[in-house]
Formats: sequence, structure tokens, C-alpha cells
Amino acid sequence: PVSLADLASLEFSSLLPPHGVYRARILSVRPWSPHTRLGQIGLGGATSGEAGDAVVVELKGLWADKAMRRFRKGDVAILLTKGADVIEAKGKKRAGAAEKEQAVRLRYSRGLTGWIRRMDGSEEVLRYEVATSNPAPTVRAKRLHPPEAMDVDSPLPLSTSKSSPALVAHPTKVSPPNEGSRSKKRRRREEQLGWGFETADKMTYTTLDKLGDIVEKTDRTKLQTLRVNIVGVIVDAGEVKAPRVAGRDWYRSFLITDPTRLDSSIEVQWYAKGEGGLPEPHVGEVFVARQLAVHDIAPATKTSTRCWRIRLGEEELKYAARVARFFAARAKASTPSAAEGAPMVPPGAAILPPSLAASVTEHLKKRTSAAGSSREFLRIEQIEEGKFCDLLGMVTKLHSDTALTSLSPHQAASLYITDYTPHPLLHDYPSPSSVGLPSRLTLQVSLFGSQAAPLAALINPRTGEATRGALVFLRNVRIKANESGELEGTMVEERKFAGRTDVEVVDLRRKAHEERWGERARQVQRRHREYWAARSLARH
DNA sequence: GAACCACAAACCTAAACGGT
DNA sequence: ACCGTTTAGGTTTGTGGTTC
Repeated sequence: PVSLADLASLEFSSLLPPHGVYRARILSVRPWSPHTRLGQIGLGGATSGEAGDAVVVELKGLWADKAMRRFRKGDVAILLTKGADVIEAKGKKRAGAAEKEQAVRLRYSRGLTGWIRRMDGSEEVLRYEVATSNPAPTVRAKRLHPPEAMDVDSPLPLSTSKSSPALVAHPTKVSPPNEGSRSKKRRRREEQLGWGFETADKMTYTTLDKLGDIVEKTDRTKLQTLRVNIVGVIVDAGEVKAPRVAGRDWYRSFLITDPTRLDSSIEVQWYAKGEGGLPEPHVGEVFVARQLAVHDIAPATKTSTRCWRIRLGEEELKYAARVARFFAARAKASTPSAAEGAPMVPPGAAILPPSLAASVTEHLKKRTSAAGSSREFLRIEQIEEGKFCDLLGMVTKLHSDTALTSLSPHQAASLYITDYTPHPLLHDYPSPSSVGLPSRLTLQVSLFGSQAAPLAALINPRTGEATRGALVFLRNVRIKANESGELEGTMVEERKFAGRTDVEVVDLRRKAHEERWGERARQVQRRHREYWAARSLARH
């Protein structure tokens, strides 16, 4: 037996006892990655878990994939030292500071033998070896690069001596990203393909640059029945608009482009009977529409009379992916140079040429000025349906089916907050309430996608519950009524403003937070105290 | 043309760091 | 102890070259 502490104190390149065995608890597992062909398990003391005896065991090679799947956190691993190498701790130690020892790393590149003792007491044997160049037939046509070179992490001198002569003989030049032969080839292929396409069942998807022609060539009389199929990328998501006259449709207009129409966008208007019928488009997403009515082409406006969700066929998906790829590559190519040139461009413009970016900026300006940036910082008693507002409140409950940090844009966490001001249109919870407070004091806010992520900090890992009473600030909450007419809040992920946090856990000890919310927060806390004081009085 | 390999840079993330 | 920032480190994406 070799003690873990002995292992942990080994120096780089020192030799391991060839027939040693060591035992330790698995503290962490990093899964095997096909690219690096490496998996890691962190080991600590089997019994006491004393400090200073941390060892990281790495399994490298194709064989390690299977092996890594068997390690679980908490199990005890009993491993032979046979086949292990002590490798250099990576990274430079910080000068001066950090006498802290880095964990010794043991690497198994040629296989591993040992046991696992599961937490339930069961034991399993571990025996892995480098797959030795398989049955002969596959190896018959032997490559110049021997197969074992990819399985084994060859020691340094060997690899250099092997590769450097080749390198010296053929100094290869490397093109910048997206300018290499592969990229060029891909572009050529795409150019040849052109944009727009026709499905197997003769459905033609029109490119956006042709819309003008199509409209011109169509009789005025037939214009009303003209329908087109299009694929475009959303460059401005627009926003939900309530009907101007009661009884008419809700609508949302957003802007799209495609590779054939890079210097101006097309506006899509989406109408629905209710607010819920409207889509939630995000900048950068691909928009596919069949049978869209073309309304007017002067500033290129299109209107669809009926909307329904469609299931895309393989060809449509493929084409949509191509369009998305086109814009993604474009965005990548343009951002480095644009970084210094344009400071205040709207985020959506990142994927656009400057000419179009300007038009989007204008559109945004028009919209915001028309809508009026009238968002207010409200108390819950002041909220109104259909309005956007900022809120500061205390958490009474937080619920999510999925981890808060990994919600998809269509999943929501339910946050219940109160600022101890009542609103007549809030749900009237019963006296011992599931959400923390009875009566009409708590507002439920649905946080979609990444909006919920900041709240992960409130979750107690032990209980899985959020700390109650924590102060949170919610920026730009949309207040709407549910089926029964009660008010709720929603916050959707705005990819346009990715990186901005609309949800913030307030910590008054922090200067910035104190300055920004201190006053409001103390009002909430005062009402909180008064509420509970009154209740305890009533009880006695 | 596809499937490899080796290598490099960009990208992402979890742990370490360091101030309060 | 807490919390934002930094950083080490892997992961992803892309390159040229080779072989089938």
C-alpha cells in the first residue's frame, strides 16, 4: 500500500513504486473528452479527508472513455500505481505568493487496474488496457502515423523527434480563420448553390431581394392573393403592441434580412387575437414563413393574414441553417474591426453591415421615442396590466423544475416576491400560504431562460430552497393578467441585450447597491417589520 | 470528398484569488 | 463568510496535411 499523502508529496518525474496500491475517495470527476482523450478524477483522503493529500488522476487515451464512465463522486477508488506517471503541475505558480501545493497529477496513458467501492458497499473491478492495434485486417494497410501514437500520450522527446523533422521539411503556413482552404471551398460551394431554394414538393422559397420584382410583376388585382415563402434572419425583434382600437388584433412587427438583402431589411407584421398568440422573436434567430402575404413593397412591408406554427422539413431546416451560418460567419469576420469603429451600435447590428445597422438604429429610435421610455420604478400596489416597470421586493418563494442556470428560453422559473404593499388584482392566497404570505401581497414573476440565472445564488445547496426575505431587483418586468384576470409578471430573455442582467440579488452591504436601492430597500424592510409586528400582536 | 491527425487560437467555465 | 474578478484549464472551432 502507498498512502495518499505520500503520493501527494511526490515531485514531478519522480518514480512510483511499480507495484504500489493506493486508496482514496473520489472527490470530483471530470468527464472524458473525445478531443483531448482525457478524463480526470480528483482524489482525497479515504478516511479522514485530511488536507494536503489531494491527488488528481488522469486517464488518457481512447480506453479512458469507458473507464471514466464508471467513476462516481463519493465512491472509493483503489488503484494500482502500475502504468502511472507523475506529471508536471500545469500553469506557473504565482510569484511570491501561493506556497499552496498544487495537487499532484498521476496520468495513466496505457491502461488502469484497480477496484471501485461504491457508496452502497458493492465493489467492481477496473481493468483497462490500451486497445492493441485490433484484428490484423484493419491494420493491414498501415499508415505512416502509427495508430499507437494517438492512443498513447507519447513522452516529450519522442514526439518532438518525430514531428519536428517533418515540420522543418515542410514549414506549413496557416491562414487566418475563415480564410483557409476549407472555408474558401465552403464559400465557393455556397455561391454555386445560391440563395433561395425549392423543396422536393415544388415549394419555392423566395430570396428577399426578389420580393420587389415579384410584386411589380403581379397584377394589382392579384396582389391580394399573392403569397410567398421566405427564410430570413431577425435583426430587430420589435415589441408587442396592444390593439389601438379595442377589439382589434394585437400585433408585433420585427425586421428580417437574408444574404441577398443586406443593406435593407424587411418588416414582418404578426397579428394575433390575443397577446399570447404573438411570437417572441430574438435577434439572430432564423424566421421561416410559408404563405406569407405581401402587403406593400415601397418600404417593403409584409403582412400575413393568418399565422400558424409549421413543422419544418429537412430541406427547410438545412437551408435555415445555411442562412444562420452565413450571418454567424459574417458577424465573426466583422466584429474585430468594428470594435473600435462604432461604439454605440445596437447589439443587433453586430451581425449587420454598417449601412443596415444605421437603419436598425433609426428603427429603434423611432420605436423607443414612440413608446416613450416611460418605465417606472413601482411598488407592487402601483402595478398595472400591460405596463413595464422596475420592482424591488423580497423573495417569498422560488420554484423551478430545472436548474436556474440552465433554463431554456422557453422554460421559466417562478419567483414570488412581495414589497408588503397589497394590490387588489393579485391572487388571494389562503392563510397558511404556499408562497409565504397570505392574501394579495405576493406577485408571481415568471423568469424565462437566462433571466433566472442570477437567482441561483439564493439557493441553499443543502435544502434546495431559496433564502426567503432576500431582496431582489427586477428590471423591466412586464405585467400581464392571467386567465383569471390576476396580475403576474414576466421577464423574457432578450438575446438583443445578452449579458445584461435584469434580475439582481440586492446586497446592501455593497456600496453600489446601497446607493442605488438603499432607500427603497429600507422602505420595504420597514413595511416588512411592521407587517410581522402587526401579525404577532394580532395573535396574542 | 470524407475521415483522420497534429496543432493553434478562440471560447467558455469552474475554481482560485483577494478585497470587504 | 461573502462576492466579484481573475485565471487556469479544458472545449470548440478552425487550419494544413495525409490517407483512403
